[in-house]
Amino acid sequence: MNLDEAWRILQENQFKRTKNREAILQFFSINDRYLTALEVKNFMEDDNPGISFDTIYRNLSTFEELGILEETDLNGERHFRMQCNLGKHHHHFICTACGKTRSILHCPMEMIAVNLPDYEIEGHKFEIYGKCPACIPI
Amino acid sequence: MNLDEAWRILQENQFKRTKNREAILQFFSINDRYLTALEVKNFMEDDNPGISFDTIYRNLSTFEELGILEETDLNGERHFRMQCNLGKHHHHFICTACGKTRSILHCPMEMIAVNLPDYEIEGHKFEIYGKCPACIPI
DNA sequence: ATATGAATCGTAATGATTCCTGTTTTTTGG
DNA sequence: CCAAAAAACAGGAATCATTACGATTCATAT
Repeated sequence: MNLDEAWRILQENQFKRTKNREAILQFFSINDRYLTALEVKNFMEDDNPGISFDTIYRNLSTFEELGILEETDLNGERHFRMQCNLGKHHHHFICTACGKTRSILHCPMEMIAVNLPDYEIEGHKFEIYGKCPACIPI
Repeated sequence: MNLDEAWRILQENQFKRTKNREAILQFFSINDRYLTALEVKNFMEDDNPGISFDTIYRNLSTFEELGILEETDLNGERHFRMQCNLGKHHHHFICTACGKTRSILHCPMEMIAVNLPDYEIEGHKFEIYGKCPACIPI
């Protein structure tokens, strides 16, 4: 997902172009990993010292609903990252040191769903945690 | 995991047999699903109105570390359930209505790990959410 | 039965997230 | 360009889950 695409989606849904949204989207576009609301706030305070969590969470939720951001819970905290535009369903390896992710294209769900007739599947979560090559101590 | 086995593990690790621990373990042994600290507290207050969250969380964490309970985050809240004694690694389908679970024996990790050489895998989470047959409206 | 450390209680503190209200900003149309 | 309406925002209070802490009680080995 790039900035132009994000703004197109926002515009299509009648969301206004504000400084705060520009800052949030810019932050995610230059950080290809899961980020917390606090990290977003710290970044935004450079330009807007009075930014409130209300604004940040409201926009993060909006972006997630529009498919601009992806969200996941890590250690009980909400984390967000720019939506990957792989064009297909996928999962992530998440580095526990630097937070960077690596896409996992293989999804095991079809194989699993076969064994769950009579169940109504609403969703699933598949994440792998560890250290990426750059973060493994020599 | 049954009560005897849980007490054996606790004893082996020099943990004392207290009323609170008995109540907590009993609650999990009769509820085969993921439960929150609050649900545990509500149950325990029948016998012990003054039970504190400190006691509950401390014991839940202890039980988890000893492998007596399994833990997962659902909607940013810690949930616990009695450790399944299937003898082998597995995952869960979790009903979003009643909380009951169904074990998924197939684990996709071996297949995935092959595609992640140079990565140091520490863990993974694979959960499926939906409605179990009993909770699907007719 | 008693000593000792573990476990607990009661409550306060914390941290993430949400809610509320009045104000500001963006957009739109005259 | 200017004004009105709606959306977005700031600031702070409130909430919720969880953790921390000092004082007290309890479990168990001797």
